[in-house]
Amino acid sequence: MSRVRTRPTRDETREKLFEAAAEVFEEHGIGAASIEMIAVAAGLTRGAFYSNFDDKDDLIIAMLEDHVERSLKHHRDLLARHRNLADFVAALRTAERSRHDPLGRAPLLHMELILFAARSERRRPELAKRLRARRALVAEILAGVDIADPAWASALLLALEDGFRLHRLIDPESTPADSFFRAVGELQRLVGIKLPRSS
Amino acid sequence: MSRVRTRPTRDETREKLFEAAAEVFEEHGIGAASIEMIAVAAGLTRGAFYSNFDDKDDLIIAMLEDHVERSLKHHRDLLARHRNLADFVAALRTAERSRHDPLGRAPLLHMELILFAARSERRRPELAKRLRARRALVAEILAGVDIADPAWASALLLALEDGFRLHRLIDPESTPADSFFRAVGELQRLVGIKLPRSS
DNA sequence: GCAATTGGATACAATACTGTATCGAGTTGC
DNA sequence: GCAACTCGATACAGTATTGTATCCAATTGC
Repeated sequence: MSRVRTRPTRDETREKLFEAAAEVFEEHGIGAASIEMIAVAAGLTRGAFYSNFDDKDDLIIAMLEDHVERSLKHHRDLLARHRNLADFVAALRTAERSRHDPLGRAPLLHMELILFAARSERRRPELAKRLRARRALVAEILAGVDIADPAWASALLLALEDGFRLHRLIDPESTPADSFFRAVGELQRLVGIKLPRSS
Repeated sequence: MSRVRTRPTRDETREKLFEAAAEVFEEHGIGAASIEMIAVAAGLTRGAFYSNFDDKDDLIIAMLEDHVERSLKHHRDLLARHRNLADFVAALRTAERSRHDPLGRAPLLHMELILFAARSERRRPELAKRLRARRALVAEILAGVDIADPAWASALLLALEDGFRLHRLIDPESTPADSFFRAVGELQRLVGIKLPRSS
């Protein structure tokens, strides 16, 4: 075997295409993105693309699976490290949305993906899985707290979070970045949560 | 002048194109929609389209303006008719999201439009205007109620609403249609709102 | 009513995009 | 170290999409 690898591995190429696709989708939207744009953004040609994926749909589904997998893992780690509400909220606040996951970074892309998934019965379950995992995580944390229905509270919190994220997309000026956390703080006070001892 | 009009007016044609575009965008997404698709869906040819709009961007901006205008009007009417919280929530629950506005109907299209607007500095203000109007409306209603910061509560409520709407797109099974209203009811109880006399 | 104008259809040229087939350099198995 | 294989580049054919130019019927002004 040669000392230095001159040809990139398959995984490296796929990763490059993921990254490039994320950028292009973020900027132009999924529908308006052409295979060529993605390939060029990755510093490759369409040949490389078609050698790795059947078509745009195939690429996105692969991205989605990859994203959901990482996301679940990320959530499990987070749960393992912060087993109470205060810690968890603090962790969320600083969490730089898993920088290693191209799909986890950009809110625009995130929404784009949701629309893409929502449009097809076939690919929706993948994102639904992730939504349920997020809810389960929050519910699990909420379970250690004196609250009536953790599952429902969890769904509510995540809706609130994504809602603010959406509004921030539309009008950042009028919706500050910490809106969600402010709301969480107030809700906490409102229901008079007694935080469990910190780990 | 002839008794029966055989050629449609300009406004009729534009309206038909709006409707058709809304359908096509809803189904395929803005980026993936071609001018031809839209024209055909409207029962016209591309000639008619180009006679009315410069390009897709121009069409969407016109739709957006039209939508925002109707939306503001709709909100003003709603406010005039239901001047207290209970009435307003009830009205919202039944409001068939202004059936005359192609953009007001479909949640997928709604999100699609948000992404489109968010992507361009130039067209974002139009949607931001609408978001602020929605908030102002709710805040105004909330003002008649014993609540600390109506503006903020209003932003929170709308974030919650749109968040649930988003999650319903991803996973309708696990997020019932009345999630938002359930949440509103619980929040009402939580803050112990005293409803003002009904109108 | 008739001339000027308008609105949409049709025809056309140019470009963009897709997907396949083929080639050659790089890599791996033995 | 060589034969088989793999991966990405290049070339190509077919199709889709765009935008313009032109034409004709419907409408409007006078």
